[in-house]
Amino acid sequence: MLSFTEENHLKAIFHLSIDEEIGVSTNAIAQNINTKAPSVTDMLKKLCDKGLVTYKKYQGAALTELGRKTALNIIRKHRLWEVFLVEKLNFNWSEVHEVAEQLEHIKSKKLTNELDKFLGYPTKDPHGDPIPNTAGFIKYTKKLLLSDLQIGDKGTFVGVKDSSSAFLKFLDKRKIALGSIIEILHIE
Amino acid sequence: MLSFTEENHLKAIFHLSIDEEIGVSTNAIAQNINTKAPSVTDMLKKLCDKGLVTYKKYQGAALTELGRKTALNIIRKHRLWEVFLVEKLNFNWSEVHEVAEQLEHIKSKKLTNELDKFLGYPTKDPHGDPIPNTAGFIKYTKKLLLSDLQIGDKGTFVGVKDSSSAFLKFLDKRKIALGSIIEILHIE
DNA sequence: TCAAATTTTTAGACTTATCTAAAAATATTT
DNA sequence: AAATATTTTTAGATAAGTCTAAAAATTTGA
Repeated sequence: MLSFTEENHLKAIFHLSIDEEIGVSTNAIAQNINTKAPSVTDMLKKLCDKGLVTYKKYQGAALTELGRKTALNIIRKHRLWEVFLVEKLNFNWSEVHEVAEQLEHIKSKKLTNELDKFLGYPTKDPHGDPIPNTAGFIKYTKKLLLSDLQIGDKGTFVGVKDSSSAFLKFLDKRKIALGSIIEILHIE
Repeated sequence: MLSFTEENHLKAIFHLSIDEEIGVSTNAIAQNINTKAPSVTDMLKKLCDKGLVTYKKYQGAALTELGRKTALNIIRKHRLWEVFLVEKLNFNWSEVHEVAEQLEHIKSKKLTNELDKFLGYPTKDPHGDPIPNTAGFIKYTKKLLLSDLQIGDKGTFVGVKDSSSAFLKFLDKRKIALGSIIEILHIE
């Protein structure tokens, strides 16, 4: 049974290794989960012993297949809870993270799978990020910037990178909200 | 911010002090939360320092008003989650406890109150135990044994004390299920 | 009431997760 | 390529929670 701290390290390594060829650095992990480098070094040794991470001194860390599965399961739970909070409990998009950080550590396979069913097997969380399935399979969807699209392109609006009020007003004026299916008709 | 361990001690003291005049004994607490007496002694000192418990060496412990409110808030969360698990996620009555033991420690007032609203402000958990409100007020309902009722008595069937299969069959045969409103017509 | 049994506390050890400061290794830059 | 800067690890300390064994206090009961 993994501790919260162990789970948080796995999650951090997962997020930091998106298209990274080399190992994730100790400092990067420390920064990501708000701790200090020596704590991370200790944890990497432990996770290595447990077969969740490959780690060699001064070379950074990477997830093993088991570690990856484990990380994806935590992310699955995090994102399912986010959907629950927004869709059923009137949370805002921006309030969910802190609570989901707690809920993601609840250990019960039945809970996760029943929650998934209850929510109608959602494929994306409220931020537009994909929800991994039980097997740890994740369906990536390319996220493109509105500004990079061409006339004729179609897609679903899943999030904002630029949250300036000017841009949010721009979206509002055109009735573009989260989940809107959009097609580029002309470029302004 | 209280740790899980601190919260579990408060809950244990609460449950063990139902109509207890004297302080709750160290051993009773230890047994209740599956730990050893010396650990409990240490924790009682700490909770006493924090103003959640009154404790004098060799005299057992009792909750202060603050401790009681805190314990009731944890129990509120526990019971709301139990309702959620049974009513929305197809858990059996008997499976909910372990998961609710985890969920009760999630810290978010908004989460608890929105969950309460989402569930339609239930007053009892699936075991028939009352759910405290935000203020820590709990509406006790006397629970009577079926065998102590008289002809003409009315009530709601909220749980079983005797879970022998013979008794469960007895209930089944008469279509008495959890939540059934019953009236004693004759005594067998 | 006082000796025996029980309960509770103290003392000391161990584990996990943290940190700071200093040493070691790696990277950078001139 | 040598000196400097950065990163990472080691060493050692601290805090929380746990345990066992032994000492102290309380309770029981003869």
